[in-house]
Amino acid sequence: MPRFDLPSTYDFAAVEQRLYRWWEENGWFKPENSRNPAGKPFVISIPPPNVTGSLHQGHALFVALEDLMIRYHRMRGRAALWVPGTDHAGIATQLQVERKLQEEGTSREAIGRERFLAECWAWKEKYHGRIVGQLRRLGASCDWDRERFTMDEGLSRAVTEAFVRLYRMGLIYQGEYIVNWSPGLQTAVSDVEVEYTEEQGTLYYFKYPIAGHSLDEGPGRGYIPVATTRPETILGDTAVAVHPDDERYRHLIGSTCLVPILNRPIPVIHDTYVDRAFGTGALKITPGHDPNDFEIGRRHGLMVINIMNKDATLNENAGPYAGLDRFTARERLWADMAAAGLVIKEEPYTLSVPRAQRGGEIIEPLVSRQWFVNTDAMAQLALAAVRSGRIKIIPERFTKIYVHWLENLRHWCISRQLWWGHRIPAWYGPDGQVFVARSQAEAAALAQEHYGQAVPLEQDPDVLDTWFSSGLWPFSTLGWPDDMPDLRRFYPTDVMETGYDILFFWVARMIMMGLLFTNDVPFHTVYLHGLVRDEHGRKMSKTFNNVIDPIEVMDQYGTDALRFTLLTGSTPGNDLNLSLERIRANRNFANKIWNATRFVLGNLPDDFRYDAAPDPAALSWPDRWVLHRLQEVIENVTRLFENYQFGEAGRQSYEFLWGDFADWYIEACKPRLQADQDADVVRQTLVYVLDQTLRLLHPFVPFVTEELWQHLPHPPGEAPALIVAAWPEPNPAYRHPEAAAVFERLREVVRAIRNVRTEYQVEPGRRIAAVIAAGNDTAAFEAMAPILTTLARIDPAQLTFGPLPGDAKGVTLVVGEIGVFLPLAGLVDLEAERERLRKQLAETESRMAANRARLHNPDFVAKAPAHVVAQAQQTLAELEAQATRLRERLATLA
RNA sequence: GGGCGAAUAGCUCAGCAGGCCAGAGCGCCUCCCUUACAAGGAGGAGGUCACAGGUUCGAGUCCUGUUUCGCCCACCA
Repeated sequence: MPRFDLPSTYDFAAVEQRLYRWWEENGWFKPENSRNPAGKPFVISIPPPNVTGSLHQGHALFVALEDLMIRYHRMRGRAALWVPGTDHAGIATQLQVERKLQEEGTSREAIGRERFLAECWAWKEKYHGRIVGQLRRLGASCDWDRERFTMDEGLSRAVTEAFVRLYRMGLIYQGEYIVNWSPGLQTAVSDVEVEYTEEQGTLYYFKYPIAGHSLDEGPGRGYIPVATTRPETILGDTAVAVHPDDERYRHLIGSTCLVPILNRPIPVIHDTYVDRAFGTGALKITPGHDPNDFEIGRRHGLMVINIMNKDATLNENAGPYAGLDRFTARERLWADMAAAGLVIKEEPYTLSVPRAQRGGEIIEPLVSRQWFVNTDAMAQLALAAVRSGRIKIIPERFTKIYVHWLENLRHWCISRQLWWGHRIPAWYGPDGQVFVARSQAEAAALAQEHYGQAVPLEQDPDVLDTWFSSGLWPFSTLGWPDDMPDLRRFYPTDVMETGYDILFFWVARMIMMGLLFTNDVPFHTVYLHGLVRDEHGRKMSKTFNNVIDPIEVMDQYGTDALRFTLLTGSTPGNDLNLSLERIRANRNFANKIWNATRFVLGNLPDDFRYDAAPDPAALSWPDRWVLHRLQEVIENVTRLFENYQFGEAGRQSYEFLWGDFADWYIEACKPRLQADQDADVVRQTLVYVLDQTLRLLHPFVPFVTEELWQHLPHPPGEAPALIVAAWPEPNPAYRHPEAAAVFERLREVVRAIRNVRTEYQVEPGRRIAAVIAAGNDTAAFEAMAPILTTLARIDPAQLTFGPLPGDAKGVTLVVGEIGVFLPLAGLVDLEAERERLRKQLAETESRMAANRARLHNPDFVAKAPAHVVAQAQQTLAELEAQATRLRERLATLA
């Protein structure tokens, strides 16, 4: 085995790339090479990153979490499979490519569909390589041989198959409906792609003239007062609605109004949808440009007038305003209405403006022909799966949000007027007849059957919503619709880990599509993480200049530091504030692991052979203590992993490695090794505990742990690498609660002595004398004398065990029933010493009183669990012993 | 308008089996380059766990209400 040849600081840059390549070359990311290849699988489908940009902290977080789960289950012996891949990200990618074309002085329209798609593929090739490289950099242990892309051949086939099946089930239909139109993107978008922002706007009040009357006759006779936030839509009005019970207007129901400027006659109708208290209590109805009005229009059989072109300029239906942009038209029309005496007033008004999730342009609701998925039945399936517990959402509170969304789900608009994406598999005959088919040939055959002869067909120009293909991801990546071995073996997957922000976009749709197409849930657990923000909780953005680039962080502090920070800083479903300070602190943690290992390795003789775990019969107090603590940590960490409380699992491992193993166990080993006192057991325990701890830490900080584990000696037959080594199991033989308690008391005594040394400003190097009255622990403390003298800097020649001297000048420390006397002659002021002891006594007595009160309470004794009562009794006894000692000492000093 | 989350040390946060004196990192104070580590070690200061009630033998933890901040959903022109 290599010995003590490690540099004194951990150089992650020299390790990470080499280890990653080594793991991958050995095939350890593949489920076929797990310790138990035929065993139960554990599967995660990666949330496929877009091929548009580069890595951000959101990616880093999901990789850290998913790799953590994969590595944990791999070590636990599951056939772990993490399926990687990337998403074509329709709109996002198309926008990027268009921007690039614009910079080159050309455009999508100028180069045409074919060339544009070639540009998109070139873009994809470039950015795919980059993003995948970055995922590797994060240590993602995915099976790259199974990598997929949403537009690769197989997945495209899956998309077509899904579309055709849905269509033939009658769940996909084409229709003229009001949709969210993005004039900038020139496409329809679905409801979830619209974001509403509060903005300052204006509420415009005006007069709707009544046919056959004069405006002078006033409200309710000459005109109906109406308020709107979008005056230009007046040009598309096809009715004015009032509430049927509204005394102000009910007599007007059935009469006719005239659209301002255009003078087009429209009816006055009644509908209970109208809120009498809002605005003027009368509502203009524009079925062509408002979703609510569209519904009302349907109820009343109103005409739909479309006044807008696809680029948000007004069309010929807008009369004199045709050709104007929507906002220009708004101003013109309003000015003209003012001139015509139709304007009442303008009021400032806060409105909620619909904007495109991509691009941020104001969405115009307008009527157009689109493809929709009828999600009614699928939503019921998806609801049942979660309600029944077949799918569990973590944290649980998102269940309610999920349920509410599905219960109110409207049909899903899936067609996009883009070029980059899956082309809709629908072809049109010369008369517009539609043929949905898996291929042009199949469509041609259908058409021939329909028309009785071969006819030219034209494919639908639209592509599918990018989330349509994402919805198939967990099974399409495993080979669906074919009956592939991977699909049989690895589906359903286990955990879907992703951000809560795409619960609706993606998770709900995967569940719906999965249940419909595979008759099974796509995964049994949904783990939702939050957003990564800056250290003060602000969103990371270039304008704030607060973006923490994961690549730069990894360059500076290493991958492990970043991963550990993300993992211990996050709790399920909650946002996480990331700070460089914390990453730096965790870089130091990696270094701590490194140096603790250096110490262990440096103390192993060249001929050291590590055959098995240390013999429980040969252990001394510190060994029993550290092994006992290790058992607790193994149990806690494992339990926390199973409960998805990864952050706490990481923190406990950290605390153990640093606070217990390094700070106390290693320090306690030094004098024993130096004195060659049970050195064999010490070495074995050091190696064993370190080995076990590296295993616990590996899912969090895979690189430094693997590197060090390779340097540790192992028994014959051990796994070739930590990544495929076994997860620790608690060993009852190492349970030593009593022995552990003895060492804990020794720690307290050492701390008390160190404390008083600082308080009295004893020079750090000076060895002092001490008398220790250790009661029942005397034998143990005598055995640990070298540890005590080293850690507390006591002169071994001047350490005695026995009763405290009656009247000597010095400091007395009382730790439970243990007393320590330090003859710090010349340093101690007698009065100050009395004061210190009195203060401690007062504190002790007050705690005694609290404990007595509890124990005297019959309800407590009767109802509290036995171990809690026993604990209270023991605490009280210790406090009493402490108080007795304190009083004795005070009496001596009096 | 509905729903959800957060409120704990100067800052950022843990504390999700209700049970010893409430923890961490960073920052701050004192001291130390002791042969694993100064990216370190030792000691220390600092908290009415937002507020008010309630349940319980016992509440930072469970329940109700209030306040402040944040988020999500919703068709009020």
